[in-house]
Parts: sequence; C-alpha cells; structure tokens
Amino acid sequence: MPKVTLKFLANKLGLSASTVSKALKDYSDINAETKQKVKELAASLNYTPNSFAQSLRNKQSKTIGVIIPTMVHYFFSNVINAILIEAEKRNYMVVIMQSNENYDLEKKQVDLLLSKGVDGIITSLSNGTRDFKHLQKIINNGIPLILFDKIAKTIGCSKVLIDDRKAAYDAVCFLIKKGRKRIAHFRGDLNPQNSIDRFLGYKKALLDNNIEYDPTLVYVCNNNSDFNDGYINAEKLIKDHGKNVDAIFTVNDLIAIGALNYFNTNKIKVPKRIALFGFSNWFMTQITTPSLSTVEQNGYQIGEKTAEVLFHEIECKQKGIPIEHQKIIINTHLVIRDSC
Amino acid sequence: MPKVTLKFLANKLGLSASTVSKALKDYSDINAETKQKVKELAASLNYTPNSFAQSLRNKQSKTIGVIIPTMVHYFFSNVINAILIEAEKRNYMVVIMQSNENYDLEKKQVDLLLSKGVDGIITSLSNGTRDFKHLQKIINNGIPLILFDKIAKTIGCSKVLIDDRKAAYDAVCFLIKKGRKRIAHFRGDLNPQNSIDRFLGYKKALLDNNIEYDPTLVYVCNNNSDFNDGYINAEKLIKDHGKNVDAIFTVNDLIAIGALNYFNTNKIKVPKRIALFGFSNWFMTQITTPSLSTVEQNGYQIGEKTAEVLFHEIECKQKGIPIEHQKIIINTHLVIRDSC
DNA sequence: TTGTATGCGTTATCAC
DNA sequence: GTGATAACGCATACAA
Repeated sequence: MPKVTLKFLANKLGLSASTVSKALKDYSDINAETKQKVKELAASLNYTPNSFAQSLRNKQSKTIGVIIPTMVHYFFSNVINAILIEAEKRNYMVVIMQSNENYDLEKKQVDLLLSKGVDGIITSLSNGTRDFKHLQKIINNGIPLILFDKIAKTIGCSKVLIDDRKAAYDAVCFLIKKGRKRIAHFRGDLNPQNSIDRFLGYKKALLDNNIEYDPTLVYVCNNNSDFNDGYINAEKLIKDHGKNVDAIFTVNDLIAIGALNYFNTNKIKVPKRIALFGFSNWFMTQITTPSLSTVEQNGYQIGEKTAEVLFHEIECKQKGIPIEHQKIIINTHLVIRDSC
Repeated sequence: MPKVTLKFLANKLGLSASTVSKALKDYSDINAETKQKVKELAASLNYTPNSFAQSLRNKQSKTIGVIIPTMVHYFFSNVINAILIEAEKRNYMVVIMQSNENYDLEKKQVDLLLSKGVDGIITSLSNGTRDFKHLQKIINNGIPLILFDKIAKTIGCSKVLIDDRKAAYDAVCFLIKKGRKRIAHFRGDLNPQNSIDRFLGYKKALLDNNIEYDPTLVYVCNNNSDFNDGYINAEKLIKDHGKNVDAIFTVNDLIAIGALNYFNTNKIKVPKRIALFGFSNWFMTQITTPSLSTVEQNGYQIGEKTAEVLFHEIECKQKGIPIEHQKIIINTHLVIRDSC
C-alpha cells in the first residue's frame, strides 16, 4: 500500500499537491467545493501529514525536552506529570531524559535534545553540575530554556522555584516555638543551591531566636541513597550528641523517614524525645508512624508553571516578540503532623 | 549567523555537499585527506546534522513512544527509569505520554505518536481500555509495539509481564499456611487482565486449600484513589464481617497501606488480629508500621526487558528480518515482612 | 575520488 | 481558484 501523501491525494483528485495542501489548511483562496472533496478523501484515506517534512519546512518540532536528575522520585514525577498534562493540552510531545545526577550525562543530553531540534527545554540541574556552558549553548541556539528547582543563578533564563531559605526558616522557627533548643540539620549535598539555601534558612532561624549555631549538629547527606543517609546519620547523631539534641530538620522527606526508621527501631520516641521535620511533603509522609511534619513543595504546581512559562516563550519566539525572563516563586507552607 | 549545513561546509571547502556528506560518514571512496579537512571544519563549526531532514530521508526518528496510565506511581516510574536508561544506551529519545486511565486519551496519544513517526511504541493499557483498534493500527502501520503489565491478550505483539495468577496464588497460600482462614481480597478494577488474574489466583489458592470461597469477602477498588479505597474498604470489611475475617490480600500496595492506616487508627492490631499482604513491593512498604509483606514485581526489570525487546524488533524491521513475537514472564517472589 | 541529480513530503511564492 | 516551482537539509544512485 502506497503512503498517503499530499501528492497521492492530488493524483486521485486530479489536483495539484499545493491545492490539496491549501484545501486542508482552509486557505481562503480555495473553492469551497474543492475543500470538501479534498477533506473527504483525506479523511477516508486516513491521511496524516508527515511530521518530519513539516518540521523540516516549519523549523519547529512541536516537541519539548525535559532533563531531570531522576525519575523515581515523588517530587519529580509530579513535576513531569504536570508538564505532560500541559503539553498534552497544546498537542506537544515531551521527550524526557534523566541525568542521574551526572554532569556529563546532562551535557550529552542537552546536545541530543538540541540536535533533535526540540522547541524548548526544561531542566532541573544535577547535583554534579557546576559548569553551565551547556545551558548557555541552549540559549545561544535561541531555544527557550526554563530551569526549575535546582537552578543556576547566573544563567539568563526564566526560573521556577520555591523560596527554600524562607521555607527552611519557617520550619525551624516552628520547632523552636515548640520549645526545641538543640536542633540538628541533615543537609543535602554541598553543591546545589537549594540545599545551601535550606541550610542558610536553618541557620538564620537559630540566630534570630538567639540559639547558638553548632556546626557539629549539621550532617551532610550525599543525596544518592537518601533513605539510608537518614538512618546512618541519625545513628551518628545519637552517638555524637546523646540526649543533647531534641530535633532534626532534614533537607528532604526521605532522609527524615530514614532517621525516623532508626528512631523507631531503637525505641527513641518521636516526637517526645526528638522531633522531626522533613521537606517536600512526599506522599509517604502521611503514612509513617508517627506521620511526618514537613514543608509542602508542590511538584504539580511547579511543573505546571514551568510548562506555562516555556510555552509562553516558545510562542513569543515564533511571533518574534522579545522574551522577558521571569523568576517565579511558588508558595510553600508548613504541614504540621505528629512528628513534632 | 547562517546555519551550518552540509551545503555550507561544502562551499567553505570548495567541495560538493555529497562529498561532505560521505566524508562525514567515512565512506570508503573518499580521500583520506579530504575526510580530515571536512571533519575538522565540521567540528570547528560545531556542525550537527538536521535531524528532521535525516528522518525525512531515512524514515526513522530514533525516537520511541511510551504510553502509561500514570506517572506518579512507584512501579511505572521504575519502568520508565529502565526504559530511559536502555534508550540512552542506544542514543534514542523517549517520548512519554500519560493516558490517565482514559481510553480516549490513550487513543489520541497513539495517533499523536504515529503521526510523529516514532520507531516503536511501548504501552501499558489504561483501565478504561476495552477496545484495541488503536493498537491494531500501530501494528498495521508496521510499527513495533510492546505491551507490558496491562496487556491485551488478543493483540499480536510482544508482551512483557508477570504471572499475576501465580503470584497471587503464592501470596494467599502463604497466608493460609500461616493459619489464616477467612481471607478477604481487595481486588482492582473489574476490567484489566492483571486484576482479574490476581483475583483468580486468590480464588484458586482458597479452593486448593479447601477453604470456601466467600464472595462477600471480595471488595472492588476502582483504582483511581487507591489509598482511600483501601481505607474505606477496610472500614466496610470490619463493619460487614467483624471478627470473622483474619487477613486481606490486596491487589496492590497502596490499597494495603490504606487499609493498614485504617487498622492503625482504629487500634486493630496487624498482624495479630488481621494479616495484610500487598502486591508490587513499592518502596513505602518497608517503612510502614508494621512493614508490609508483599509480592516483588520488579518495575526496573520489566522496563528493561520491554525496551530490549522493542529495540530488538526495531532492529529486525530495519534489517528486514521477520519479527517473532515474544511473551516474556518476569519472575516474582514473596517479600515477607511484619504484616503477616 | 568527486560531483550531479534526484527525491523524501510539505509549504510558500508567484504566475496563470 | 489553481498549479508550477523552489526550498527546507540530507543521502544515495549514478555519472564523470
């Protein structure tokens, strides 16, 4: 069976390919009857335009690319979910890649996406990324780029994120108001901005409340095996500080859950003996025993907004309207449960 | 700045476009020196072939499409993770779509993928899918199709799945061996094959062990709000049967966790008073209190195998080798924890 | 060893 | 109103 192309339809109808093309696109200079006939035949033969040819002509792929550190992750899967839904609305395709927290992979994936001619790119940087040439390359290629969550401050593009410092500040202030005085922090990797900001928020909350900042209460989690990191550091914490610690603010929920696991198995009472505060409001936090207090960081909202901004910029570009980069802060709030 | 195309390079070098093309592809009939020069210039100008043009010529996009019911899901995100990794290895792109358990969307997405000219498609059917014309369309288009997990038995294509009936059978037999006699089943939607099979496995286990099958012990969960379904049905179960029930086998872990939540809040002791057995071995099952016994259904393995089969079939197709459809069963096993 | 010609399928321009 | 033509960028059969 021969492929159904414009030319094929044209032959069948005794018309030219260009007329058929215009008819299908409802050009005003085509006879109504002709349009009818063309459309009917196209429908009956199940004609679908060849998208490679279209992309080649129109220089747009109706496809966007997304690079995230990892897929198996409540926050990121929610972000992707939202992006997929927004793309669906606009009949766009979404190509997804995982950097797996690896800079080299991330770089390679940017190249792949660029070579594929995607119309725009959304990224949350890997922890290993300290150099941003690949992002600059996207921008230099004139492709709209939006960063979310793990961003690079110095890159000139739109960004969607939360106020990590404030969110952390609020969480720690809450612990203090509840009477906690020796508050530990299980922080994230040293590199990413948001783990730095959460740490700074923690520190500022202490200082603003006249509690001495004790660096020995800060433990670094390398983020690759979150859950175990929480467990192991909880163990260390108790070994190092014994009873001289009464709360932990963790950089994310998984680490908090790991810590909780250690406390539960070792009969250290949460929140009585030690309070716990997580970050992100992962689904699981509501089903742990006790349930976990945390900071709501709405992945869906972030993904939705990110996609909206991207599609806006793609549209601007197509219409030749200059793009103004935005920095959008998504609200967070504390979700108080039983762990503090 | 003019785009760097073959023609552009050719002009710069005083060669023809075809020579440049061949040089870059290391054709044997091109002078070694010429190749050198061409490659150097291409590299220095950062030449990347236009993939639209390539796809138009070669009739392949180096892209595969994946349609899953939902993204925010431990099992599916693991499957996707594996698919992304396998695709990465082969320099393929992956377009992901969510049917959101909706047949019409699923159908539309198939059309979108076909119109985009993907080289192959992987799907796990939505619960709402009872008609398979859209799948047949894929096959009729000559595009390799692999179904995983939620499959359609009657469709002629390769499939990757687990033996749901056997897995369920084993789980329920385990409960029986532990002395449980009144075992309820919280089953999934009535439509999908795997929820049917898990139910049949449950039933057969009872019969084979001379336990009467009592239909009033079977509750249907509609699968959209899994967690609450578990909670609500646990409540109903206790209301309906009081003490005359001593175990539940659930169609998935989320439902089990919902039920567990009900029991914990109502001081109904698990596993003493009632035992629980889930399905899938989601990450969370290890951190509930008590931890949940479940069936290991390895999403990564399933995704990996599915991708392998797909790429194999794509390769066959390109080489003109006839494709033999495979039905691959991924092993499961019981993960025994504290809930029974 | 290199170049010419052609076509992939669509679309925009311009002539009829 | 309609159709011929060219162009998007690449890749190949064939000629030189």
